[in-house]
Amino acid sequence: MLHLVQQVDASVDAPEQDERPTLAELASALGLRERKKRARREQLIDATHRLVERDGLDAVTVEAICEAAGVSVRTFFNYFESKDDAVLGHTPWPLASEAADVFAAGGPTGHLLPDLEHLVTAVLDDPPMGRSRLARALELASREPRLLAKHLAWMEQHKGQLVELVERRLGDEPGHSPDVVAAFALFLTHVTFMRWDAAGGQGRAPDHVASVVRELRSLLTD
Amino acid sequence: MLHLVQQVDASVDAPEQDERPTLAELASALGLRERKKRARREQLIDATHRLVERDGLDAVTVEAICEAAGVSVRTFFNYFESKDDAVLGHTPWPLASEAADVFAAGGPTGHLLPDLEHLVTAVLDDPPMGRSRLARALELASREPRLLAKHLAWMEQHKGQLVELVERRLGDEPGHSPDVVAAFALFLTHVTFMRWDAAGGQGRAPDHVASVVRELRSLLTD
DNA sequence: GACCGATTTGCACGGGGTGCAAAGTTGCAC
DNA sequence: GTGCAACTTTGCACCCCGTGCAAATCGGTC
Repeated sequence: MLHLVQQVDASVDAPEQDERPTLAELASALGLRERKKRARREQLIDATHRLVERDGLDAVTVEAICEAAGVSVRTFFNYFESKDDAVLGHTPWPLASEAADVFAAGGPTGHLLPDLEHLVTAVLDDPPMGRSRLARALELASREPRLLAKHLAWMEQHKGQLVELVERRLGDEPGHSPDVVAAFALFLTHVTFMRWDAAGGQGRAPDHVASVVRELRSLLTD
Repeated sequence: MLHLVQQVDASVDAPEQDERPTLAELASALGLRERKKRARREQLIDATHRLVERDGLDAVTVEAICEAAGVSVRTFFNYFESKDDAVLGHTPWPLASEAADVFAAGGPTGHLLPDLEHLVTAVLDDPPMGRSRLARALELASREPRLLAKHLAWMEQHKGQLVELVERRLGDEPGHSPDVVAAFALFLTHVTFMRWDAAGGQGRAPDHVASVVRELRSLLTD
């Protein structure tokens, strides 16, 4: 089977050191089916990254990616809706998390801005994939306008949920318009992401939240 | 010629009342060639809007649009790079305007935030097409995620120029990081645009800038 | 090993988008 | 108005993206 060869190849080529579980128990507890599925997904993302980095998004065909990953084209589209999605590796956002509930309930500090920072931090701290893969995805996205578009659209897609969350938090007597607060939260997330990427994708993304907020505050109140 | 019939058709169907020049002199000064070109472009945008409004973006084929506009498919792609672009009618941004120079030079008030407001106002006041067409484009964009993505990407594309502009303004001793200021300007533009659209696309878009800034300030400093 | 459900694959197809060269228009000079 | 140069439109061939469908293959289980 070519698959196994390619699989090994991929993990050697781009070792991820930050899979949270790391326990062999979990790996086997998941079952071969699930493990294979995840492996294929990462394998496809890695192959896509490698080729796009080398040749550019438009010069890479899905066929080429599949050839590199040892998978049929049809299978590729079982995993991703489009070629672009394979670069970004987008996954539903964990907006329904514990941190979200805390925020909606008025916590953790009781002040809107710091609590927004906490929320953004929590979201950024729960990345949809390994850091190095994520960094590569953002790296490519900031080069290829079409990818950046997809990324922004993906964030914007969650705006509805975010507005809802803010409305829960603000209650009947807003004082702020939920639209603007939600848009600001997305903005904050985006800028922080870009900062993290510009800093080489090292360390935790949320480390940049505070400095971005500080800059914005001074801009708004100089 | 079917073209002429369709052309009349289009202008009756969607009368634009805010073409700035309006002078017959200018129209003829432009020459038949240029006038025809612009007419076709608007004709295609209008046909696209009509069909997409009725059937949705994905259900409308370029072929159908061209049939409705009385133009060959190949010609469509002489005017727009993609079907999506025909909805949005994007055009290079007038960032190299007088207002931009004033901003870069430190004016008009000498305070960064108000001057940013002026800049955004100037940009929003110089729309790439008639107001009603623009409103329809934004309307559709806020419904179709893919279009919103394109729109955001289009704005993001100008970030480079904007950063440069901010750098000119701030000089050697920034005090603010140009990246964040530029990103903020884009954000402000976007939110204001959405406000304007949500308000029905009536009146001048820049009328909403001040209130958005006020809200953001109170959010950042409560 | 035999069965069920999940996954992969090949195939056919429609639509988006481009390069090219032929045909048609426009602008201009005489 | 004739003729020419520049520009635009068009048809055509072509490649790639993405999907529906049904057959084959694989994983888990008894």
